[in-house]
Amino acid sequence: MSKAVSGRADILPDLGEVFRAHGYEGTTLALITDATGLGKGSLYHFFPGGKEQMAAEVLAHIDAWFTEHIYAPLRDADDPGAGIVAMFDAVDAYFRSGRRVCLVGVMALGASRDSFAAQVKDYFAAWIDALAAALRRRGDSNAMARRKAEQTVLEIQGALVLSRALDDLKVFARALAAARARLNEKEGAVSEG
Amino acid sequence: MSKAVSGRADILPDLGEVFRAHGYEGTTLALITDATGLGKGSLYHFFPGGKEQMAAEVLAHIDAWFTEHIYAPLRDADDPGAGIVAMFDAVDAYFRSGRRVCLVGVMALGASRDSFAAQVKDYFAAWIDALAAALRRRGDSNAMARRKAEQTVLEIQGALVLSRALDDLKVFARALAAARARLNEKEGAVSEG
DNA sequence: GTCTATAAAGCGATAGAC
DNA sequence: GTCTATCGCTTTATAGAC
Repeated sequence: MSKAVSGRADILPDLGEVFRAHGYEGTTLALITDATGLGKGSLYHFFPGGKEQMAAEVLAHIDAWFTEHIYAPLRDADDPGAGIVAMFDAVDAYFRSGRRVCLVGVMALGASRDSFAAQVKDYFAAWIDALAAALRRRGDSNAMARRKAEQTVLEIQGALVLSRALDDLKVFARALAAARARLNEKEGAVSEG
Repeated sequence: MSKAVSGRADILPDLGEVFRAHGYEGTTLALITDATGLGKGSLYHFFPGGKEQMAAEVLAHIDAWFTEHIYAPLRDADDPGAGIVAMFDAVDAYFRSGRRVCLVGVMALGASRDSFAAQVKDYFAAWIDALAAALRRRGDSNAMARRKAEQTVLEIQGALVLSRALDDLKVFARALAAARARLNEKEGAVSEG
């Protein structure tokens, strides 16, 4: 599919879909050309660092999206509960109810993790921090907030894996609904470890 | 590292570690030669179907291991609770407390899933079925058993992703302990979805 | 069964015309 | 900025000697 793009930032979403679908190693310049309509000349003009730079910028783009649409509301919303509700809605929309996979999770599992370890780590650490901050503001202790936040992010990742493995979107829907409900309970929603 | 191997079944574990570490697309015959000590001649003698056959046989080998060490005890142990305890011990040992990644999960996320979709699906479906059977035998309703089983498998996968992303084995340990404890509770351990 | 040699294709990346 | 042509290398896979 070819597409009229003007700036290089415009192609980052398309680029992201290619990496998402094929992984870092599985992504080739030919696939990127197919998805973006840009030849090698243009691609190397925009990204002199080649494939590695493309992936790094895609990860940065994703991180910026999550910061704006998920982490910031979790931290800054007047009502922390509203930030949490907004997070689940945004997660469901972003991952298309389980149709879309988490590129950062894919990178974390693959060998490419070594090259992007810092970005992968920061993404998940920031997510857990932001969610824990909201839970703390809502009344949880520091330790309890962190435990619940870690468990919630973990479940979202597991839901994406299992939903795709079983080819069953209902798995993702159930897991997201369960995590949402659990965060609305008052006590000990996440068992001791 | 070279290694004296006689039969082709002997190299499946080494082969599995290569796929685990590099993913399907990232695995090359050169890497396999390094890990097994076998040249292309031997590799194609054992696996005429090449890389795809190697991956398929590795997945079958993993499935056989889980069937014997995890699914069978869950289904057949006199005490279903003992089968569940044994499952968590085996999972912790198999994934080396989070150091090792789940190859089937890696395959599920990647583009290679298309080629191995049936094997990936069967692995997770069998796991959930076996765990649900144990929970049912222990007194849970059919629906509750299935919900808890799905949630538990999902959390193990999520723990592997997050533990590796954060490069923190304690994440895996906490998640496994929490899932273990939750299955020992009597009521509503998994929230409604 | 294992080796070396090699084929044929695809890879990331570069150069230079326009 | 985009194109074509091309380099140098790696890839999967095969052939044939031993």
